[in-house]
Amino acid sequence: MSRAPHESRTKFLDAALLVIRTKGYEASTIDDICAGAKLTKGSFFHHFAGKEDLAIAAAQHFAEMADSVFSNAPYRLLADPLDRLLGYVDFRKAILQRSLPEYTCLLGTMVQETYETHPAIRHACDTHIREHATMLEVDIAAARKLYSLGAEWSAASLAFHTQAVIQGAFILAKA
Amino acid sequence: MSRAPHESRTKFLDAALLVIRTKGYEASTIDDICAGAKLTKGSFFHHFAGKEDLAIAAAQHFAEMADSVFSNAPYRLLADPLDRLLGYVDFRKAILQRSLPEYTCLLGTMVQETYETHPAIRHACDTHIREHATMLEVDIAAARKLYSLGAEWSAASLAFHTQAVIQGAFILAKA
DNA sequence: GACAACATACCAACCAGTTGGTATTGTACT
DNA sequence: AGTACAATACCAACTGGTTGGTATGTTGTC
Repeated sequence: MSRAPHESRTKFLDAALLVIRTKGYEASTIDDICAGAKLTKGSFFHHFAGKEDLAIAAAQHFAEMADSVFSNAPYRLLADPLDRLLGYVDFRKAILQRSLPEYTCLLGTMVQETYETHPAIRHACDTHIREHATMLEVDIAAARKLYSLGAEWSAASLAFHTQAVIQGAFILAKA
Repeated sequence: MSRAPHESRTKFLDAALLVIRTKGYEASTIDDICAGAKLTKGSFFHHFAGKEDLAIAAAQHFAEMADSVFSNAPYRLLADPLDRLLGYVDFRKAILQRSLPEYTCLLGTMVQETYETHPAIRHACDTHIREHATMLEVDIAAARKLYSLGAEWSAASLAFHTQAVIQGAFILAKA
């Protein structure tokens, strides 16, 4: 948790994002990521304790990037919470124009492979997915209050459902 | 495509289902699967050309098992197609009582890791997911005709949406 | 010169796939 | 039925290449 996130460290994380999102966690070798970052293993092990450490750091890096992208998206400025929700969906649709490894979710990809074998990674993915869902949940709760909708569903459950649809869509897109 | 699917071959496939669904494709070693099937590598390479061949065979094996489970489920006997659809959802909910590697979808798990690196596996997963979706699509189309619903959505798109929700739910469950 | 940042060379463990051989089963002929 | 032969099913030991990780530098900067 150093205050100055060194440039090389960021290079490793960016490379990890790309490689892991295309090949998955286990198939991604440290050498792959070094090659992607155009640095060597010596440097890698200077910045990270090991592969698992990198994965957790990459998960956080991904979450921070995603958070900043969605926080700064134009739709965020809309006053009505329902408009913000619809804006969220439209925004996600717009992102889909890019290539698969660019819009795919690192967290969903990694947790599939590691949920049993690497509890620490699983936990990190879980935390960050929840964070993102909470962002949605706030708007959903506000929209429901504003339009005084019935209570057949909870804001939290709809937020999770939204995430499920997105994650599932990524899988179908890959297939 | 031998006429007699030898018992040992089935043992390997069953072991592969369990191991791959818990650890993912890349992390599953051939030795793991041999241990699970209580057979040796020699036998393995007698029945399969290699790891990729096993994966494709396992995908088909999984699809066949799933197909038989859903085809023989009691809800299939319902006359109304809408009832069958609701029955499908209830049936899926019932399956969720079991442990994660028992209800998780092998196809979704594998395609995540292999969509770029192993086109043959990707293709097999794609085919079998589509097959399953088609089963749903038939009922959806029939239900829509019976209740003469509007055309804002197509039967195929709703079928795919259903699969997306299910696949996504598996990911969230793992996290 | 001390320390962070990076590089090179290396190692032990592991893993997909091979080899060479042994049971087991089927089958053809007498 | 019983023997000879062949194909199938299976096994234990090995191999060559890969991978995560380490040991040992070298360079730049305060």
